[in-house]
Amino acid sequence: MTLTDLRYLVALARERHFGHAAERCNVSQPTLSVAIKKLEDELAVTLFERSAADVKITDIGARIVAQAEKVLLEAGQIKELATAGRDPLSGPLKLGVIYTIGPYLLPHLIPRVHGAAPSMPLLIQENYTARLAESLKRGDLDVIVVALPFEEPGIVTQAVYDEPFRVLMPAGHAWEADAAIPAARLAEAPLLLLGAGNCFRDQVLEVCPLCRGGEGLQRTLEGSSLETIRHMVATGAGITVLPSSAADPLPEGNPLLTVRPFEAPEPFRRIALAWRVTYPRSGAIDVIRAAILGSPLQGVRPVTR
Amino acid sequence: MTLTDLRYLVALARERHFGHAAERCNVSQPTLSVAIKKLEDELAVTLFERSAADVKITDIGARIVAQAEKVLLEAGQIKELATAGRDPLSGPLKLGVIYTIGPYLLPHLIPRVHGAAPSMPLLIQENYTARLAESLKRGDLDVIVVALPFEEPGIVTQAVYDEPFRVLMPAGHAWEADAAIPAARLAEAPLLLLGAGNCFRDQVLEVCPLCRGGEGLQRTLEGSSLETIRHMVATGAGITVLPSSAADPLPEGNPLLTVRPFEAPEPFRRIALAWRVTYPRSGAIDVIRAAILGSPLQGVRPVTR
DNA sequence: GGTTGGCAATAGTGATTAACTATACAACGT
DNA sequence: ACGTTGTATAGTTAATCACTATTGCCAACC
Repeated sequence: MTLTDLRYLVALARERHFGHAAERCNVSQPTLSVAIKKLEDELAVTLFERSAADVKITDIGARIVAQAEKVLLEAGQIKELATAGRDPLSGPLKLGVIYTIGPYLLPHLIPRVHGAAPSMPLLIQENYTARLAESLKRGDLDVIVVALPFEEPGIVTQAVYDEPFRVLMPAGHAWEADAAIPAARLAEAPLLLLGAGNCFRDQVLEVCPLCRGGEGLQRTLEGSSLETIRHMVATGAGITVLPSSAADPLPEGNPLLTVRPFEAPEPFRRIALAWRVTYPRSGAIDVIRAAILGSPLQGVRPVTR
Repeated sequence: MTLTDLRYLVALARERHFGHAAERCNVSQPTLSVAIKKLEDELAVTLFERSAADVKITDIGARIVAQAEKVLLEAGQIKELATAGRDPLSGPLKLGVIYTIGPYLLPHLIPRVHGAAPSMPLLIQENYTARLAESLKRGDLDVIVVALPFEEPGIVTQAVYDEPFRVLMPAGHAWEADAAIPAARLAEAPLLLLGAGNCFRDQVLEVCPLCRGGEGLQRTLEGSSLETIRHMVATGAGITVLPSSAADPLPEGNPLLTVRPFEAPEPFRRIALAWRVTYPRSGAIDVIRAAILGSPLQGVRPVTR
């Protein structure tokens, strides 16, 4: 029993004439005859009474035809679904973002994606890189925004932008006089850091060779989010390092804080998109990338590769 | 897209492993691989993300699988219907009976059919032979009970029983003294006949050669049914001829009527079943025939052929 | 009563498809 | 680097599907 057979069946039920039904199905009369006979043999029931005068459908035949029509209808829905789902910009996209990007990127990203792909709602999760990677590999996420380096088997990455680091200090801090801060000087001050697990924490520690030793860390305090740390800095608890997208937008609005760039070579992080090599909706990823690059993130430099 | 393809599709969706899914479908892994790929090409969507680690279903793939399951379910219903309908004794049987048999046969027939084929309800129509023949050919009826001769293209008949004719007269009638009535004598009395269209009317007229001429009919009156005529006879309006099944059951219960057989050769009518040659439920017809023969119809002789 | 005409069934053939086995290829993990 | 696991591809065979041509069957018609 094939879908073609069922199509022949309903055509014959409608036309009550093998020749006409065959014509309507664009096949020859014997083709349809044989197919119907095959169906009858397979089901072991007589579906039609053939006589010279006309073709009559049997009682059981009528019921089976009705069911066949239902099958064909449902099968047609498959094509409909496929057509509707063919557009990579249709259907929800599960997006993961690390904690140190989400709050600054998403407010810009979401309306842009919605504008570019109105029928692609975003399902967003913020988490640590490691957790995002897990979800991505499991298929719980489709695309993630993370900082490089990021290497996972089966996962491809595409750098999107570079983002310089900034030094954030309380207003009136001694370093306020300097236009740019040398990275090594971070070791001198109580440095507020994110908790373990945040990749940005490690990146900051990379910046200052002196901080890297175990003793250096004795001078640091830990906060749970960049926002928390910013508040702590404002109260004079210490200084910190922020990515420019988190640091630059605020000094105007906050008299308690001062932001300074690093001296060259400016430390920075490279932000990338990552997805499974097998992920088929590359068009959706393009939209995300374009939306990120279109977002007004302070101080970032697009990576044109 | 075939039903087989859809079976492969749902198997893969369940197993998430080409090899296992293929095994479950009793085909080789390449067979299933190719089928899925063919489906994806045909629908122009990616249904699964293949990677070394595992097989992930895409968003659209999941929706299509759900729909495929629905299709397969409905298709399975077709087989169910066929199995249920395979029994010729299941499903209603449309039975036609001529007016001069119905009232005497049906009360016996119906419980017997119901006993032999409980899931075969009878849809019964009483009518003239000509009308029954029309309905039978159109397919509005499946089987009819008629008197022979009955010849129609595409229709086969099977004699079931012979039924002798009886003379019905008012109690105290002059012929009451005779044990049997010669057919020719019918011309002497006012003969009550059914209206035109009833085959039994014509059969009665055949019995008596003298009645056949135009003049003979002047002695007749017409009634609308055998029961009506019987009442008319009881009032002394004339005599009539009845089939034995209509005549024999009653004399005990009705002191106003007398029944006498004909002299040999006893006139009789041959009752038969008729159906379209193409009608597939021969088992149902056998049941009807058996039920008729099992009915206690007075005076009838089964036709064993 | 033979004949004709319409229609479905069958025969026979070719093309397509679906299945197999064997093997290549890709990606991880040791 | 190599082995393992798992999917894709190649190549072949068998089955199926669809075609044309023809037969067979009724019923209708002359």
